[in-house]
Amino acid sequence: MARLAYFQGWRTDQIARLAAGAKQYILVKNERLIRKGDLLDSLSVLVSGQLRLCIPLPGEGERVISLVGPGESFGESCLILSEACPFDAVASRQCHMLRIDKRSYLRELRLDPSLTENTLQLVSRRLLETLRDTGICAQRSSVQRVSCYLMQFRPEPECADFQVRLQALKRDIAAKLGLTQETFSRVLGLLSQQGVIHVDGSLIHVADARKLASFSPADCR
Amino acid sequence: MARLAYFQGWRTDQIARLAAGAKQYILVKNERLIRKGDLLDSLSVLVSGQLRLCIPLPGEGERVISLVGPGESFGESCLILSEACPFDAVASRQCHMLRIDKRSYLRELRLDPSLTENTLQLVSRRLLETLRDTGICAQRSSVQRVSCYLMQFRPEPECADFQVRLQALKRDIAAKLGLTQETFSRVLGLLSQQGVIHVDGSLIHVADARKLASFSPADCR
DNA sequence: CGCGACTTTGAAGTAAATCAATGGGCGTGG
DNA sequence: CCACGCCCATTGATTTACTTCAAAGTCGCG
Repeated sequence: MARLAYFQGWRTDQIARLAAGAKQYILVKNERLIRKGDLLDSLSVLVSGQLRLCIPLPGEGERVISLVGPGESFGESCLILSEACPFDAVASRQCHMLRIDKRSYLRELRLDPSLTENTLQLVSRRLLETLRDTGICAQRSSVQRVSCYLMQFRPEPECADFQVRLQALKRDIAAKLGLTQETFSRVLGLLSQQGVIHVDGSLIHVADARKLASFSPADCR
Repeated sequence: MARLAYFQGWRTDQIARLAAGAKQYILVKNERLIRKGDLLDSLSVLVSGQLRLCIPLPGEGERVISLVGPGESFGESCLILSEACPFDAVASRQCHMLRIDKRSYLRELRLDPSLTENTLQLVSRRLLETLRDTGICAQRSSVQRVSCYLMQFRPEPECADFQVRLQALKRDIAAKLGLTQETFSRVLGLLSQQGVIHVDGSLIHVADARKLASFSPADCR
């Protein structure tokens, strides 16, 4: 546990106590760990694999809120407020999970102000990420959304040329952008055709970041 | 200051120290307090009036993220992380504001763990609100979005009949739902026509909550 | 080598944006 | 007290971009 990114900043005795109320388990691909509206009794930390947090839409389909990778967690805000979970959590592939008892988690938090501080930063970061995603999805056209999405991976402003490795299926990326996979695919095709990007599977080479930026609002980083 | 909702849970000496680094001022209607990308050097608390937090879209238009009312604040997460503000803040009408120096704010937070805890709850609540809004905006049709929006004001599950006072201009509500004001107006007209709601200016009477719910996913509360 | 999952491509349909003009309410000023 | 003007909301006509449905194409893996 101590090796997981999530527990950087925790003392070993704290981790040890958490471990007492922790369980490990495996999720098979497409297994649904949490349903929207569930009351959580534990914090989930991902050891390996990937899962998506998403909002189910009426009649097949979903909107992806977040893609969770190894060392990341989710559910803090629900535990802190004892509120129902506002999203589904689904394994995008086989996952190795850690489930930490709510009571133990909240107790450690209460006992050590510096952990509360860390968590405050974590939740703040997540809020800002969510707001950024909102900004992307609010873009009117599909080209603008994809452009914004890619531009956020630009390593530094004014960098003209960079690569992006899509960290999930295109289907899921599309659902995160509020698009269908068909539309996403077409946009990538269009941008390729114009020579702005080159697509090779899940690897996207942004060849002309200036031009790509011209499709999206100035304030996209 | 001590009367403001925001400072419930603060001790008088803490408030007094904050007051030392605080300024009051007035915003006229449509005045833009913050632009997306600004670095904040203070926490803003609203004494009276209303302002909207929104993301500017290319070529006129914006997406409203949040409507801030008296006693509410914004900007905590940016201050905590020293990140650029991801939204504009615009006065929807004349506002009486309080601006609290960043350094003083963070110092009080650091000195009193219970304040950190309060703030953690505040930011968590805001994250969950934002996710709920994301869920609403992710709905495919305009009727579903409006239905979800109205349903969240249902005082209790299974309540068949209730009223909603729109707390902002319909234009701004529409922008919060990711719709144009025209579409929003049309949807309200449609629902009125079907006898599901009655609209009287900014007062909306939901006459048949069951039927309204049938337009939106089951998990909308 | 063949199957299943993911993606791409094509054609058609539709819902919402856009453009434009009218209508209504409120405050201001005559 | 009435009249004008402004802002907001509504209504209508048109356009367009995205979704949807369908099928073919790729890729990786057993």
